[in-house]
Amino acid sequence: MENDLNKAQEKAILTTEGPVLIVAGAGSGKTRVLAHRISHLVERGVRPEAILAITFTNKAAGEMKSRISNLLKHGKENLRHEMPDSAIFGRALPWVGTFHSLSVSILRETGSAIGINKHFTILDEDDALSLIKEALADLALDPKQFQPTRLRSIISRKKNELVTLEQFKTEALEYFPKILARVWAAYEEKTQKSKALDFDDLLLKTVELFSKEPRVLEMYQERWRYVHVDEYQDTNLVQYHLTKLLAQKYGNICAVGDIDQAIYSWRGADFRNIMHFERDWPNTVLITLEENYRSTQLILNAANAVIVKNKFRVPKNLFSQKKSGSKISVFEAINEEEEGDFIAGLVNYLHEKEKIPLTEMAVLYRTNFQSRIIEEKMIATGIPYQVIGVKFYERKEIKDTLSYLRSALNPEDLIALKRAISMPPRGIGKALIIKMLAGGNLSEKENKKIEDFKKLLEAVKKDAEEKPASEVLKNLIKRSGLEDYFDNGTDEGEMRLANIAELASLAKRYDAKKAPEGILTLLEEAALMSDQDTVKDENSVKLMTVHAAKGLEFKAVFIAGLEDGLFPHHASMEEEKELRDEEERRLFYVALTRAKEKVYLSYAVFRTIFGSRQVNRPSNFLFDIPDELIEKAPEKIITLE
DNA sequence: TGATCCAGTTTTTTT
DNA sequence: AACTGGATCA
Repeated sequence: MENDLNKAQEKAILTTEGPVLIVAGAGSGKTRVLAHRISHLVERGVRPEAILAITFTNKAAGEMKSRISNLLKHGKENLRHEMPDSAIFGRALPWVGTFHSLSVSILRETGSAIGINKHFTILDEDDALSLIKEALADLALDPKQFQPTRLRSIISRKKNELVTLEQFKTEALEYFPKILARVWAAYEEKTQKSKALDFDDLLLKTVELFSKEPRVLEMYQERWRYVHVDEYQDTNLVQYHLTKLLAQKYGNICAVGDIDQAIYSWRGADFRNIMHFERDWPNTVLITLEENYRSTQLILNAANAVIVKNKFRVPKNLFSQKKSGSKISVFEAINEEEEGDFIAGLVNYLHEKEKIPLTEMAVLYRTNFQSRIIEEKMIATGIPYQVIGVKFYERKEIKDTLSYLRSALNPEDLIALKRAISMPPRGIGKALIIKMLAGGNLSEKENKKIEDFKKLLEAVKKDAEEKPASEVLKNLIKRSGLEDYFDNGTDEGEMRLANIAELASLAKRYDAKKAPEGILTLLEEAALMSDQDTVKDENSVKLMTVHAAKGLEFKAVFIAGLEDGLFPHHASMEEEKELRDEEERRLFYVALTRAKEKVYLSYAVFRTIFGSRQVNRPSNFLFDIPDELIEKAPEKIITLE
């Protein structure tokens, strides 16, 4: 065992049998502990394939995998480093991934037992919303009266609460629930017709599979005898059941989490799952990691002072060996412009004068719209930056391109078909699509148009089954007419074309896979990509929401927009105000604990929202931090001599 | 069918 | 202030 582990960490690594709950404070080295624990299991003779680890993002999964394989390669107790790489990589690694990717692989493997098509496609939020809109249109309901996003989010919440459509129907007695039940039913029908599953279905169907087919469940229980779940405080009811089912037989479950960092309740996550762990799993060994290896003690003091105000928590006090450190800077800006100038100016200063690499700095904010002005100021100052949150795979032109692949490989995916057929425009409009799907009589002209499109899809399919992924895409871009369509001389067209070209080059990552696995993997990863998975490993400052920053760390962290109403956010706070208030505070706690050395807080007195100017008071969170930990940021923006 | 224009809405966080 | 969706017209 390495000697630079503390007592608690060591215990977490060595307690391999039975239920273990690791309460891991921010920056307490939990990723490291998990990786060591897993490699320790392997060193004790457990087959790697018998270990399962569920992470919050694909990025975290990737890091976990590489840490584990490094540990196995360089482990002290064995002399593997003298073995060729192939001896290490030739052997299987533990299965590491997110709940969603785990569900996908289970459903592809054994989902047919409950009637799931092996080649189902995954609906992203956009696709799901389109189906809701279609459903509304079919039912002749007014989308203004019944907002599609609202209906979609209620359906999603119900699914996460394990409420089935049938159950909901019987409970729906009043006007609105009855309408909702009809929309839900229509949505469900459309999803099934396309052989598709939405994000919630992925998890839900896996639980259904396990409940209805005990033998399938048992197979997975036998396969994964050691189950690990990270970020357990942010699991929802379905994920909770999934975990429980998988680990039930052998009881080797290791959950890692921190109530203070629970920030996804609005998405159905329930931190009571972690609070009830010891009740669910008798004889749980509880381990608390309180030593923080990330931040200075001063930053932790501030963070502790903030979080201690929460009622729903288990007391915990983070401490660090890094005793000295800079105070937390607070800057009052007159408006968001000045705030942006302050941030960009200081990033520049820290980079040039204090030699802090740009990759070690991040600007965090509560809501995405705040990124625009900061982005502008970064451009004006000439600082390389990356905004996390504008997802590459969600861009229209990328979705259009991918829809050809989806449609070619799964002809029943109507959502993709409709997308592909109308982009670029080829004289096939709404009316003709309906006629075609209904099998009506077509004129010669119409028939030709449709036959041409079918031939195109067949060519794409043939490509996908024979050629490397990047080549499939290159051909597709030409043959579909997308290239000609976007090559129209406008800046926008140029940008979209560049994005599509980028997609083809990204696809090279999958070229090594045998066709059509490469394309299939590309489609799958595109659908399950998280914000963090898009973080580029380049020399740039990262701009992102606090949610997106979960699990990350930086030397210097800017937290912008600390205004009452914005952070804490007051929108739709009327229900369960106290709970939401506490979640906002946890969010601020997460933001503070991302920082290793420096924290800069800022707020604007005037802020323009919806094109109108608002006057804001500073956030109450600012007053939760003891005065002696705070200093005023310089009035004038630091200029370089 | 598809481009263009106008009105109305949006911004909480996302796998 | 920007983006969307719907209506209108070629």
